[in-house]
Amino acid sequence: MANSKLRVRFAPSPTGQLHLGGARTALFNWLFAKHHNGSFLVRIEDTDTLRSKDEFTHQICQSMKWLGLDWDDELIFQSKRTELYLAAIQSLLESGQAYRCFATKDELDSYRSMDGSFFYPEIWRNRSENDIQSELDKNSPFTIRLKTPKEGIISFSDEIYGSIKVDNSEIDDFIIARSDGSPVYNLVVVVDDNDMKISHVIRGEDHVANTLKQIYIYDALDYTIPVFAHLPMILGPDKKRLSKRHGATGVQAYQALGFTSDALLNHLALLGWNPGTEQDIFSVQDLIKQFDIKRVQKKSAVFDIQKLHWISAQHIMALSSNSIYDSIKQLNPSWGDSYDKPFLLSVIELLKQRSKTIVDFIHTSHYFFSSPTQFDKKAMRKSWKPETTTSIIELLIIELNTVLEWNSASIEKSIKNYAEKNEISLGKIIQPTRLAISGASGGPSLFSIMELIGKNVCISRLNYAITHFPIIESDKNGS
RNA sequence: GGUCCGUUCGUCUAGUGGUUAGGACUCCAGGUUUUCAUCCUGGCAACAGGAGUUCGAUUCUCCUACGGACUACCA
Repeated sequence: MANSKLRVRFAPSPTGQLHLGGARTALFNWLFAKHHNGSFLVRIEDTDTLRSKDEFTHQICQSMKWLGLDWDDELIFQSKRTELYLAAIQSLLESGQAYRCFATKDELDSYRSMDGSFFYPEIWRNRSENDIQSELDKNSPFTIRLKTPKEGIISFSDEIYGSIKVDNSEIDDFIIARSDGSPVYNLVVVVDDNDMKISHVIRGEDHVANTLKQIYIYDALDYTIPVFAHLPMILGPDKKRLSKRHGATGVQAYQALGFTSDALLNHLALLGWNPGTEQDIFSVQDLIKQFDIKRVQKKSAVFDIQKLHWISAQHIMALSSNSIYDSIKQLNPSWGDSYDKPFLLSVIELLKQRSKTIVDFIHTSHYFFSSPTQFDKKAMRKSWKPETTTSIIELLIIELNTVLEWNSASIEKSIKNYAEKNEISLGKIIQPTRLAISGASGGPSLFSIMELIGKNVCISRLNYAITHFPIIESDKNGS
């Protein structure tokens, strides 16, 4: 039965594109919601007017759609909800749980450098009405700070980390409204999560300190405190938090690299979570069915591109040629343009087992569409001996010309017959033929390639090789 | 500096008061294959260190070390 009360949200700030860490946070929220039949909302945290950009909001949404992380309801923009925050701040001020602080930034800096502490010296925490009024009369700018408790401890129970406790004295009277009156992150988040009736706040581990502060606000505003779950970080190979320094970190980059969204999701899910079985390839449905926030790791995980490649290859092998076709076309609409779909599906079928990404199909399929222009030099030197190979291939062409029904079985039969008849080892025929036809030393079954590209094309490529290969070879020697 | 969090093969991880500490990726060696890839078989490789509790600790406790996060009128 639907659990209509369970509501989670993903709250990116549009100051950059969706990166891997954000994508995983979104994924875990989404999986949690789907698993429990709850709601998954997206809120754009654009209160930093300087750094927030619409184009990033757009990019983030695009990436989420590509990943298939669909959200419920309309997008919520914090920048459009200012009255809500201002009302909360006002009530905090009126109830005496927040106060005006007229200290300037420079003033605070000098305090901090004086005693080397990082704390707010509480200079305006307990001022007389007169002091405050006189600054107000002077029109002095002020921030608004939360009057936080200083005795005892604050604690909460995290779904992943367990109980987290900190001394109240450790936490500053932090700012909830800037001197221009605008509300600050910690306040805004609490007001929104409350207003949106968020039941579970699932976010990165970098937020645990914020959670403590936010709990003060929940208490001061008399809101119900949601359940918190903090996700471990995703690290780069240097064990530092994943960032631009590590190169491709945006979801879009992985899309461009040719990973399918399911493969990326699979890998992201395994970064910090596993079902306790030995399964490592998951469909999205598998993930939804098996996801359990209690099994999320406490330890941060290093992102491993090699494993992603392997997972991707596994997904591709399991995919239908038709859906691979769609993915290729999405990435490169002009791929195999002048060929009909059944032909392209056959190409995909042949390449499927040796492709780790969608771009691999694009990169390794040229010779199905046009004659190779590049030939593997090393392979040529190894398998094309002008003295013997040329005549072998000449005779092979004659042999192939007699093949009436052009399919891989008959081609194979014909070539094997020819080899046997003339006591030539198969390799001496097949390797140069493969090189002439595909330009490479490896690839799918030669007979299948030949069937697909057709008799005439095969023979013309072989003819080209006979006349050009020795020259190419001597060119190479000469240079 | 302070606070919080973490520490099992290089990486992702399973796991238990008594196990030959399991799997996956990578890498290496074989096999299969016309080639490449797949696939199969095998191999390398880990409980950060020190105390304590205990008959027995990788597992429980404490300390140390190391790593990370946070410590803004950013979010």
